Amino acid sequence: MKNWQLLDNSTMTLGFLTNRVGRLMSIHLKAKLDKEDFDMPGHCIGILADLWEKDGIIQQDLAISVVKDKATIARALELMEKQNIIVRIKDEKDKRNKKIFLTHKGRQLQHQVLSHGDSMMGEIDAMVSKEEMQTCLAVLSKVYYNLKDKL
Amino acid sequence: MKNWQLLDNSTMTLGFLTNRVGRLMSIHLKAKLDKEDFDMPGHCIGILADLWEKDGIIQQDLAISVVKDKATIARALELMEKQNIIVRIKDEKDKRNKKIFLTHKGRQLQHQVLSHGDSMMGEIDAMVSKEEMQTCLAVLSKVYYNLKDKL
DNA sequence: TGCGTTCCGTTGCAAACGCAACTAATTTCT
DNA sequence: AGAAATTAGTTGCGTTTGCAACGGAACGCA
Repeated sequence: MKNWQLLDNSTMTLGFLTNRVGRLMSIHLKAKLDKEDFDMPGHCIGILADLWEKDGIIQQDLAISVVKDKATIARALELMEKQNIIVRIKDEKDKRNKKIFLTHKGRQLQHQVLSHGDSMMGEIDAMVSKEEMQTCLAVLSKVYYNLKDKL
Repeated sequence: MKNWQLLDNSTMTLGFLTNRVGRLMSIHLKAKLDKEDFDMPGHCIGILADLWEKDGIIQQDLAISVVKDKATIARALELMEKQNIIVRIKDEKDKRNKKIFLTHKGRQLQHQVLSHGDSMMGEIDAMVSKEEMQTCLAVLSKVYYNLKDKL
């Protein structure tokens, strides 16, 4: 339980914890979605998270934001386009770019995914206060934006 | 920057953030280790983190702790044994189990990895107070142990 | 204008992963 | 004690991933 405290290096601890918690939350979310018919591979959800905020983003920016290789993103988007979740439109201003837009179906998935997040939330904030969670998210955000810029 | 706040569901945000921060920290750590000669694949470091605390653990418990499939763990350990980082010793009390022990070389790697964590730490706690980091780690620990039990 | 550089997206390939099926060892139940 | 159920570890297979190499498009500077 507090074995983590034995590691005096909190950055190292943060690294291991975020990796494990990230995998755990993905597993739990996927399990909830599998109970319904959710016709999309789980590894695409991270991409959707970005599109829900900024529609029209290009693949390269998506790769940086999601922290995955641009090839991985390209293949995931190819899959999502086949399933009519997104469309890829060539930018006529700069023909190197492809802008990504959600379809109606893609926007509908947001409600479905977020509702499952709510149910997981219920289990979690029984043990963590709102202020603590807020602080945790703030710290993670700072680390996220800082390390992302240093790539 | 505060686009994350737009998502009113903080659990969902926590899920995406932990995944991304986890990947970012792995990438940065790996980059630092690559500059030296670190003769071990990066995906094994998460396993080492556990062994530094509890030597003699069996593979199955390692899989639960690291949040990876037991087959994945088995293959990683096979690799680590070939590189003389760990040894796998059959438990004579319960012959189904194999206990994992660090070799001298395995324990040496700890210092090397932790020192790089320190340097990453320097960059991070310039922007996050000790109390905030402590709160963040406490929240992640609670989520970790809670979700792990529900698998 | 032209050449070199940089940037975005795609493809090939090998590494890492999870799932399912299997073997062997132990525990549980009758 | 013996059969059934459970548990740990291994192996096969398809999926997901990152890295490197490539091609087309845009930019910079002479």
